[in-house]
Amino acid sequence: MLLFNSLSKQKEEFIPIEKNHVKIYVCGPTVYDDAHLGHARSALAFDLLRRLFKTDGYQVTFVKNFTDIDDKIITKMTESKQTLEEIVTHYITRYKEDMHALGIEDADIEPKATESIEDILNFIQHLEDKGFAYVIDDGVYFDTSKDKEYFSLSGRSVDETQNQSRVESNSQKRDLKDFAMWKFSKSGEPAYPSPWGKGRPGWHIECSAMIKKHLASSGDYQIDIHGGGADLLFPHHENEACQSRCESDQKLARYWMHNGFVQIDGEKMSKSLGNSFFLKDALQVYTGEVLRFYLLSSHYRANFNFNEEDLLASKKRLDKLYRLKKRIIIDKGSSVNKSFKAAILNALHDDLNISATLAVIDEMITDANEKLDKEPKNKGLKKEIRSNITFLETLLGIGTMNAFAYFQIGISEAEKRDIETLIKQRDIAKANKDYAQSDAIRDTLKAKQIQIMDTPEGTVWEKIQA
RNA sequence: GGCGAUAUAGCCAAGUGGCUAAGGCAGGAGCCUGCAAAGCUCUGAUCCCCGGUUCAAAUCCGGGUGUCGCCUCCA
Repeated sequence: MLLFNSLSKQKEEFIPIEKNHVKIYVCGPTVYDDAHLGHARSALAFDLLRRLFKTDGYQVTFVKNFTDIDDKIITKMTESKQTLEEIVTHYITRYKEDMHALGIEDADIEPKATESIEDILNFIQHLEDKGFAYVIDDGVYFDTSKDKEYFSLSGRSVDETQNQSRVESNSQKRDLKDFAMWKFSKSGEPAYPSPWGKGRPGWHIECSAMIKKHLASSGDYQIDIHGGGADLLFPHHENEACQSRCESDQKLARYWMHNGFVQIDGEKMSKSLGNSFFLKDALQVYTGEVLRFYLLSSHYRANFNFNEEDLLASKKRLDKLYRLKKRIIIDKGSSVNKSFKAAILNALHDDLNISATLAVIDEMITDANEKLDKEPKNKGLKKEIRSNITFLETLLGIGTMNAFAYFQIGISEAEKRDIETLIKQRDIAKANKDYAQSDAIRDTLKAKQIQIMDTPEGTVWEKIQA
């Protein structure tokens, strides 16, 4: 398998630290607000990676943290008059609900910063003992000048950040790029005791400490893959890598993977621009699977320009899979077509080439439809198609619904009865060759966004979504 | 200001030196159908511009232009 490593800026063959075992750590959200499309994109990228490794037979240990103590959460506390506990519990629950709706499973381990304070403090202590830390008025800082390999991940040069940053240097920091590992608390802020004074962890330290606690191997590298959004490459991941390298004399991760951003109308989606698109809002309009398929349908490293037109085009592509599924109502499959499976895996093994993967799927669908047109009763054929779809369900998390239910989402039971009644009336009219009447009924249904289709098995219907 | 991505048909999007440049959506024609829908078949691109390397470039190199991102909390 080839993976694009942000460290080397090229695709590299994946070689696990431990045979048949992959250790992945992905930076999770700071839980101070509902999850947006960007969170989903990142989660989906690594969900796909995780599923692929499992399909390949690896044991996967997948860790995703929740940052549950942070300046933004404190701001939220002030605004909402809620406790830290109330806020983070609420948003962690909400995050998981939204992710589950997209077919994203929980990580194997989901550490929280506030539950890792002891590990964080030990980590800082060790760095101080080794001479990498210094204390100033507002916290304990990492002295980046002591790390010769600083910038090795992001590929920046020392010079370029000097006096170029838009951030004003506030403090007694020895160097602009030094960063806080522990922030002293002001009165009223949540605080934990520490050898240096009451406070809270800096942003970067939790990941380093959690990886050490939950995943670290003992060799050259602590873990196989470290992932997150492209924005985290610098400074977040640079700082994590730096801390862990200096603390342990090991490298943090062998492969660094960064997903591209979701844009709305060509602009970055962000809080500060006020164009955040929350998953909960998108899920009001589209099913989780439709959103999953859409957000998964372009390469994880490319920026993703979210818009409704493309989403509907993507949904039509997913519809084709479900229409095929409707044609092969059958209990059990046989086995996946070998060349189909190989083509899918071959595409995904090339740094998750999802476009090539989807092309293989579309070709399978066309081929299957063609064969079913010729041999509608061929059971062996249906079993193989069934197996092929099951393979996709597990690997990609798509096609998992009942094929009829998929096309009838949002229709109440009462509406369904009405539709069925009209269809029966139309069947009678058709039998009597009263086509004026049967067409009138079809038009009535169409006006209600219901498309009917006559098949050898009888008349079926779908909700039109466009 | 510094750094880094990216530019492929109306739209989305693969493809990194060599047969006719994947696939999907939209559009057009046909088959099927009482008519539709679905499905199937057929149908579309000198790959941003200019130079260069090469027998051969969308693909490599140089320059230009556009778009986007990072350097600040961010997925």
